[in-house]
Amino acid sequence: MSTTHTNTRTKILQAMLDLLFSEPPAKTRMSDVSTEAGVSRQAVYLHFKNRADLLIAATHFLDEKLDTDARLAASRTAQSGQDRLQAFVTAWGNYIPEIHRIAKVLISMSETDEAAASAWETRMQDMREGCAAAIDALNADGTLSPDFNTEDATDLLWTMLSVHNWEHSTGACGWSQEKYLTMLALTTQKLFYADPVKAP
Amino acid sequence: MSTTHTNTRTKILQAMLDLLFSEPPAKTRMSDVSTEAGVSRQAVYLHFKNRADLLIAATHFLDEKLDTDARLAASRTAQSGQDRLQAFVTAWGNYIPEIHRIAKVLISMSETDEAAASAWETRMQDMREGCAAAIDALNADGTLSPDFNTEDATDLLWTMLSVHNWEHSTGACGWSQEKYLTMLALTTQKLFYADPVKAP
DNA sequence: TTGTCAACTTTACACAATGTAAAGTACGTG
DNA sequence: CACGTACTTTACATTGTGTAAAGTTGACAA
Repeated sequence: MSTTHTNTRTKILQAMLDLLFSEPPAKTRMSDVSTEAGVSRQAVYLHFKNRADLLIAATHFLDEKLDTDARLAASRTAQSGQDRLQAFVTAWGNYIPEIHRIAKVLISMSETDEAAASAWETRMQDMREGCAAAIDALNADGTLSPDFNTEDATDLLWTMLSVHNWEHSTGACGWSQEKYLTMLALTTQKLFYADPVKAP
Repeated sequence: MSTTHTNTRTKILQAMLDLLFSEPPAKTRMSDVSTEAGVSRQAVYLHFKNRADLLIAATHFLDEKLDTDARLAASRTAQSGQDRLQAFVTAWGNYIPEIHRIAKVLISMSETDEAAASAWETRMQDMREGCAAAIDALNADGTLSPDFNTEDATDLLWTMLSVHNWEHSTGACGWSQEKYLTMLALTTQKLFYADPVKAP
């Protein structure tokens, strides 16, 4: 009964993630997913309205597995505004590679599917909250650069931390994940700190 | 003969651009383009191998109309490295909104089409050349921040000037084109100048 | 034991968009 | 007038999404 129902649904979601994160990247057509899950293609439509619906569900499914909220919340415990900004930047920067593949498909699907667009938009707004909190903490400490007000600084940080920028940095620029994080730390300091730290 | 041939080809390319840049955004299926051009759908396939081929041709067609090379070359005449960087950033920043729509489709198509990916990749590499030239000019003046070597600074500037970042800034952040340019000028100064200028 | 229900399978089809194929038309030029 | 080029028209193959409906299976209840 309900257990079986849930199992099949989970099997499909897991199959979607397996395909999305497989190396080399695999196609994720409805038939690919159903085959991977060991069910019929039609069974997928019993659980998910359409491809966008399945993808959005897979996104939430991955969130649970990664315990997304907890990871990002950790940055809120930092003492100083500067520590908090760096903790947030590092947490998010390390989170991106884990969601990158599914984010890419969701973004791509957003061009044609309203629900997918809305799902991604929500995530981005949540993410902006995190940026705002970090910038506000900096501002509260009086360590935010006078060159920016909090709104502009938030938007700028938000832009810098985009999935596309991670992709460009680690892809086109050929930076390692470590280098990406180092550069992110350096640039956020130079941009947002009232008194930027010099690189060693 | 050849004149007619060229005219039809041009009509198709112009139709593609008209649709791409129309407000509100229109679909650009092969049939939409042919209808807009006033020719049969099959006529399009007489001139272009496939959709990707048409789109790449439309990109070059737009380049000619915008006199792309000349516009970006202008930044090379600046005297100081700082002026040169700002001239380049402004030129490119003003160029993006004019190519944005077609760039977006080309990027999207790059996911599935090898030729489209290659065409976009070439453009991006050309663009990186411009970034490198600007950073090199700064470095030659001794005004490049010691926090970066020229390679890293080039990659960072390259990332900052991406089409995606323009899109995010003017879209999600809701910045005007003027504000986008202002913030770009400010951030590039703060990041790359050995002795950053303070904002007014 | 039989009946019923839900979950799943199987088969079939509609639809949209790309791309191929080939016969037909029309017009300018030798 | 004959010919070739450019274009049109019609038709069809292909791929992937999504809908529809009949058939199967197995657990559970009366």
